[in-house]
Amino acid sequence: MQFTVESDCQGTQARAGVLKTPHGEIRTPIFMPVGTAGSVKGIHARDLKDDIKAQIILGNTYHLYLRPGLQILEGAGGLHRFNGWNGPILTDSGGFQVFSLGDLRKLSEDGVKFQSHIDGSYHLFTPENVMDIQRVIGADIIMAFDECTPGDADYTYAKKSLELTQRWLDRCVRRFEETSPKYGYPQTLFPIVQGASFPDLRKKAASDICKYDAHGYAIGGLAVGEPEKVMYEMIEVVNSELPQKKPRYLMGVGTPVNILEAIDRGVDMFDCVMPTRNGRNGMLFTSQGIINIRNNKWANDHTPVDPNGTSFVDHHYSKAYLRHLVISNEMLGAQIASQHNLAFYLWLVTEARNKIMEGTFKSWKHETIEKLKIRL
RNA sequence: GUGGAUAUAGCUCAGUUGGUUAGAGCGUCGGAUUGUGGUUCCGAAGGUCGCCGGUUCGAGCCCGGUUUUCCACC
Repeated sequence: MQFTVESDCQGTQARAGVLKTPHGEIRTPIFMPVGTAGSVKGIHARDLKDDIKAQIILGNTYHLYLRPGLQILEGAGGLHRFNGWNGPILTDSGGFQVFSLGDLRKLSEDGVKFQSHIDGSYHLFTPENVMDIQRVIGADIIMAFDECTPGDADYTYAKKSLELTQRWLDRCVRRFEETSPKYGYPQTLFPIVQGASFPDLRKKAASDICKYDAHGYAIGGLAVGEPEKVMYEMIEVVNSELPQKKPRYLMGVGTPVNILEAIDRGVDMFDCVMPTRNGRNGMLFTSQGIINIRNNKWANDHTPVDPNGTSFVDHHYSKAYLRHLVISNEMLGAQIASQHNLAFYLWLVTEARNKIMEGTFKSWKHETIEKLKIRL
């Protein structure tokens, strides 16, 4: 895996780069659609590639392990073959589920015992078997097993949690190095910086993590309840420590505005469920502002979903029709909204990349953010 | 025409032996959602309880009349 920074931009930490993976090149900054259970909900691989222009998608270790399970994934020859997406894939380790499934897991030094949300059965996830599982899934980029610390954690807990994540990282790296990829192409492991909302913890975590010569580094445990200002501050602290020449992945973030602000602070990679989840609930992100398509005011608006949009759905369907579908809980409504939002997110990061290369990112960011905040 | 039933929020309906500011679901309006336990969650607006009169300290509820709709019979 190789990362090249192609262009810096004056007055900002933003950079444009290219990340080479076994399944293709990724031009950064990039947004990665989330496909937790091996599917970006409601979106075909063809639309993901040709219409949305996704360059890499996510999968999730915890969810894929529970369903369909390792035997089937290995039988298929890995997730790429199984789900028909032959571009790059990144898998999250299940660390976020340590946070989001707080009531269904027990944390210990060894790992996390989850109670399956599907059938109630118990499963122990350790740094070691999480590496093994991700070998079976076969993602190009795999993530270290961490504890995603809640945003409101106090200092004592945050420090303890960070130290656990750091010990787990050692174990992840050791196991990763002891094992080999299963499908004839290399995988790479990204460590994750934690430290909650405390600059000193974040700074130390970022600096400590540099001892691993990874192909990329992730910033985790943000957008989990802390104020946005704090999130931006943490990104700045961490990125001041992380190596310039490696990609930086801000996990789980965020709104279009969050993404532009983080790009400005030197982040290269993003993922978030927002375009798909919020899309399913009727929220559309556009270059002109945010639309709640459920609102009655669109009932008779027969203009295109997004006249400035890059997706097929933006021009082929009207707002009135999309509203009807979403309100009627027709599955096509969720599909169109997801496809629109993902295409918009990909447009946003591609445009950011172009502006970085042109050297006009900063002013473009300011103008764009003003529009993105508007509620139509 | 006779008999019976019915009438409560935009819609479909609850509402105890009469007892404080009459509820629900859906719809409407607004908000939330950040490494996906989400056909999700939260909030708001909206009713002179068909109308008129009576009984009662007090009526959505009891009584009389009237109107509406439905059913049965002639």
